[in-house]
Amino acid sequence: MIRTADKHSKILEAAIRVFSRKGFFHARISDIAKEAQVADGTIYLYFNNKYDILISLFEEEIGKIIMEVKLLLESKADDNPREMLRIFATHHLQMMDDRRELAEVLQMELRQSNKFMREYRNTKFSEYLDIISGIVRKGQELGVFRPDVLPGVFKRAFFGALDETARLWILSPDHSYSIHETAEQISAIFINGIIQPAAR
Amino acid sequence: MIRTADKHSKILEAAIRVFSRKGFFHARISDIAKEAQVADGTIYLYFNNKYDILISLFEEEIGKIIMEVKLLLESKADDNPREMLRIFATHHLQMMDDRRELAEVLQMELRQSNKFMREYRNTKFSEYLDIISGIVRKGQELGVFRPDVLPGVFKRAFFGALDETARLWILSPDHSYSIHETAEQISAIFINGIIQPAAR
DNA sequence: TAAAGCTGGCTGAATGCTCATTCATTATTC
DNA sequence: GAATAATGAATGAGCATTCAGCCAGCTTTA
Repeated sequence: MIRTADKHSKILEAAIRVFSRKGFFHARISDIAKEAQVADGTIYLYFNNKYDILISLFEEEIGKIIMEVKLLLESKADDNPREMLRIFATHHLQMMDDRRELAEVLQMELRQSNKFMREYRNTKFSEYLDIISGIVRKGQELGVFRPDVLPGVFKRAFFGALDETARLWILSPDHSYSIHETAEQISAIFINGIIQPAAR
Repeated sequence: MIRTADKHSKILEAAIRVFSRKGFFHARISDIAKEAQVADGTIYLYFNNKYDILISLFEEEIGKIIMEVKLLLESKADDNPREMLRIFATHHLQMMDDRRELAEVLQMELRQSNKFMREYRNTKFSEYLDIISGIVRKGQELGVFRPDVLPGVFKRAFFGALDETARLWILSPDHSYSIHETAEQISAIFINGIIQPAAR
């Protein structure tokens, strides 16, 4: 052992790579151990079981993403809800493209997680979605977004649109459209869809 | 043996229930067999293996959905692309709500399928998405939709929005919004987003 | 008419493989 | 020389898949 080098995150990073390659169910603990250059048993010193690795991974990574995008929104969008949607879209797609392996894991496993881990409520993910509904509410207060759009519906529609688009890239990584072009398209559709006609 | 009663579809229907309850990986062949009132071995007379059940299920069920929605579009939307989007959205959500168990399976497993069944290309699903891009192209030809919207991006965004919304219902079946209200909201956002300003 | 033989669908217990998890042992650190 | 951290072989549970045999109904034979 040369260095202790934070095994916890070393294992999580290895897990992202392995889960993205094989999917959660086909990934063996021994695969993750090998990838993290650690013994099989060591993993159990840091995590309770295989699911716990996946959940920790969600919490930590989505947590980071939330931080990033909140910072970006505060620093660049000075209270302009249209701009905020555009920034959110661009950041989401950019992140999915930069971190392909993480994106695959989130794409594939996030949906399942509620299924087989009944007790796990995925609060970080809800928090991520709530950034969108927050933007909508702000836009409605400022009178630039139509008041009849339900923020709770909009947040899912907007996230779903981005997520499904990102899925295309993951499945066939040679995108025909650029990130900015796509983020632009999607936010344009939604902004035109939600904007107050008077404000146009 | 009283009746031969089409074991193939009896097994598929059982599989939908079991997969929706436990997820593909946790579902045992013996669970499906019991649910279908059939011996474990019988399943292998109709399907090659566990994956084959899932793939057959996708193909057949998505095939039915495609048929339904195409019929509906032909009979009710007489060449009005705005109306077509509204019909597609309503039909999709209605179907996900009527067939909760199927919806769960599609939601949870469709994403994964490309992962662990590398060879399976999921052509039926593409066909379903292409209905949307077809509507967009038609709208652009007729001059009611903006020509700068990319149909290939729009189809994913629209589907993604519907799919993510449906997911909410699956996770917490006591919807706060009605199907029609939601379908209305989503298609309104997208129609406003894609419509040619002149045509407004 | 009845017994005997066939046939193809169906059965479900047995097989064999794949791991997640454990824990006695070993290495490292202070 | 404790105490702490890490190791990895052994355990045992879980389950997809197989296949030898069963059975219902039909055909042939006497």
